[in-house]
Amino acid sequence: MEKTVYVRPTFTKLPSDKKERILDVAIDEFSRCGYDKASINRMVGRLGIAKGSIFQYFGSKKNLYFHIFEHAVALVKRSLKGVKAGSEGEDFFIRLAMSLQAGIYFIRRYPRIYQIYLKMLFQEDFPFRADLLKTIRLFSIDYLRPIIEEAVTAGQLREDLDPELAAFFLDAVLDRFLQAYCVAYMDSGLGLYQADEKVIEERIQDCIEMVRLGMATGDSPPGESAAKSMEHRA
Amino acid sequence: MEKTVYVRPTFTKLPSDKKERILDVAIDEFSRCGYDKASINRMVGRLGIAKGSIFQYFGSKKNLYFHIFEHAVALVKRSLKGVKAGSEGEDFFIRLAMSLQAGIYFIRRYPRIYQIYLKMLFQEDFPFRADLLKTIRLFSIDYLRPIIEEAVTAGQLREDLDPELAAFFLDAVLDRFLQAYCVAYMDSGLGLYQADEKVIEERIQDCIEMVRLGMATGDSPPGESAAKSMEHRA
DNA sequence: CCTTATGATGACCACCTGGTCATTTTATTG
DNA sequence: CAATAAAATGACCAGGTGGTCATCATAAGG
Repeated sequence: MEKTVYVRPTFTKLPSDKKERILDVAIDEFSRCGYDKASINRMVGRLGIAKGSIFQYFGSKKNLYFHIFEHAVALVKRSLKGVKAGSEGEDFFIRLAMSLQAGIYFIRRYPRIYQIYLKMLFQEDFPFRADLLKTIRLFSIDYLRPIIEEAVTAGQLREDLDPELAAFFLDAVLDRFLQAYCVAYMDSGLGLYQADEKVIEERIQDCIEMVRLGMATGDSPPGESAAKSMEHRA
Repeated sequence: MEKTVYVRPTFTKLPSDKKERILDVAIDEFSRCGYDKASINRMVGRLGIAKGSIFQYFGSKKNLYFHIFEHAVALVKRSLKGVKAGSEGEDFFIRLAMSLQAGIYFIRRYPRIYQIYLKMLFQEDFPFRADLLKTIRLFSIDYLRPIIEEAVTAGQLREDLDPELAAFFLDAVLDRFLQAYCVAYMDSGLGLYQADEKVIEERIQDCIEMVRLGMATGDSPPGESAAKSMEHRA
């Protein structure tokens, strides 16, 4: 997926402001409608250029989409690299919170990129969806796992923790957090949808705390609860 | 959404085997292609009936979809009711495991239903998606929350646990588990995709255990770790 | 200034979509 | 059996799609 070029020289030679305008409109269309319902006619209508030009630039709708996707992946990678470097040496749960916060920042800056990702997630019939997903899902494998393993050796996480399971688990929670932030009705009434900075920050802390400590009462394994008489509050 | 009828008497009067065949093909088409790409032409082709008949039965593509969706929601509700009743009185984490296991069973029995749900999840432009999602997302609100609250009063969960947060959290993990089971590349290398009963059962236990105990070492709150010298193994 | 190469254009193509409806077939009733 | 009601049919419609390409405009080079 890396080496392939989805763009023709005719497009490359274009003045960069025109290139940006074209990509901007295309990203907007794809993020709003998803791949299938996105319309080239509508794009060229908004751009005020001829339909043929788009095909001269990209060859096909698919190539246009892939070019944008590649661009998006590059942005994500850069963002992740930034957080990883910027949180080096910190406590694991701090790093986690920073990663989640960075996800929110990313979505705030590039709202339409995440939409494009979500819209293709479950369209299996999608051409090359497997490749695209593999590329994007490096998150949990390339990003989270090393951090987890470091934290285990640093004694911040249980010694017997299964890194793969932990990566899956965190990926689930973090991804859903982002989904809840930018898609309605995914927040189980937590009020995450398009929430402002303050709320997000609090909820991130709450979530991370839950990841840290789990849900069970402090003392009791599976069996009967011995915490009945513990009536301390606050 | 409950009272509305998406089906015309002409369809109701049909012999039930024909009705089932039609719904079966329609469910298949929708689950494979999603709403937009699903083709009425293809359905009637496979069914060997006239296109007009479908519109005589349902009036529109949307109605056909809604009828199926309603059917699906009923199935889910029934399944949930079953687990809830069948796990009454059990320990919270047992109930959790049973719920997740029931989700897997459900997907095994009705693989295409879950696909239909996934395919509409992030298509915001979808007509009435809000209503459909509200109906389906009752899971975390109507199903999980009462169970959580019971468990808090029973002393199985932290006293200071925020039920809304817990519901969100569990919904995230459980839903992702199901997604990983039936969609490729969502399992972060855990091997959940179309895994067999044995693997699933183990992984459910692992996940629930992680929900129970969290990830941190047993003793240390945020600050420095005091577990460095604890070199017990296994 | 003319020639040649390159880019922009939009009419046009085949194809497919959801939906309609006059017509025919089948079932019901007197 | 005839008359009527109900259901099945598929040709047909308008509208949209991604994609093509002959034609025209512009730029480059001699």
